[in-house]
Amino acid sequence: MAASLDLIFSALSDPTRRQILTLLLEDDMAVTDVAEPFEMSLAAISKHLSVLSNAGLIQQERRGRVKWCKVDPDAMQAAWAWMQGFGHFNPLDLDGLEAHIEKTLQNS
Amino acid sequence: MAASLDLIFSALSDPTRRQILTLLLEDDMAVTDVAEPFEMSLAAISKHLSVLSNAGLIQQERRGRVKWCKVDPDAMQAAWAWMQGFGHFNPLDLDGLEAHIEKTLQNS
DNA sequence: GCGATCGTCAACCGAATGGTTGAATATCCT
DNA sequence: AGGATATTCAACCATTCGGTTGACGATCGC
Repeated sequence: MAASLDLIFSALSDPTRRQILTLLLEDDMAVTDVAEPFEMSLAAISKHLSVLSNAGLIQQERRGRVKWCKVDPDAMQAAWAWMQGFGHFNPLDLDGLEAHIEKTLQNS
Repeated sequence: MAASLDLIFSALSDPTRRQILTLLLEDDMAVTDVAEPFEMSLAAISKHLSVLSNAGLIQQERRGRVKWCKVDPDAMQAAWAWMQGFGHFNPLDLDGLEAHIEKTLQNS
């Protein structure tokens, strides 16, 4: 379900939601567990999760009284594809970056 | 100047601003020319442009009474790099490409 | 100098956003 | 059955957002 770019970018614009996504990247989690590291109410996190779900960035599946959340990279890919039109972005190459910095420092 | 992901994603979440970016991708333009295709006031476009500029997505340079705007892909790369952590997105993905083309046509 | 053009500023407006709290619903456990 | 746990709902609040309009300061061309 490819949600609109409006919803995707808007969902990604909030730091709490981006942090939730990185959390979920490591492991699927229940709502309560997602909320644990944050200093805000459970209801607030629940809202953030439904924003993410609405944007297609996560999928939620209820098993019993627990609702499991997992990242769905498809929506992110849609946004990523849109951005591709603005340039050929190279994947982060930390080794290359380090080498470049070192070389730059040597030459200065 | 890499602006925060908050500002970048937030700027990209508005369809008018994304449309402005695709406009500027084809050619650098003055504020009035950017505003021409839109059915909203010049002041509104001026605000959108300053949001984009604030996010680092465009650069503006004043020459005389005309302010020229051009895309700056660096900020987009920052957002792109963040997303990169969520999967190895394939640039040859046809669905994404098709979506991008469709969007571009819609916005022109 | 004067009128036209370019762009921003300031004040305002309605709607959306991000948060709170307290009650409600549904499920699990014993 | 009854109590604890998981999650959402509903109402509310302050702030931000996207838009308008009208006035304003610069700058250009004649």
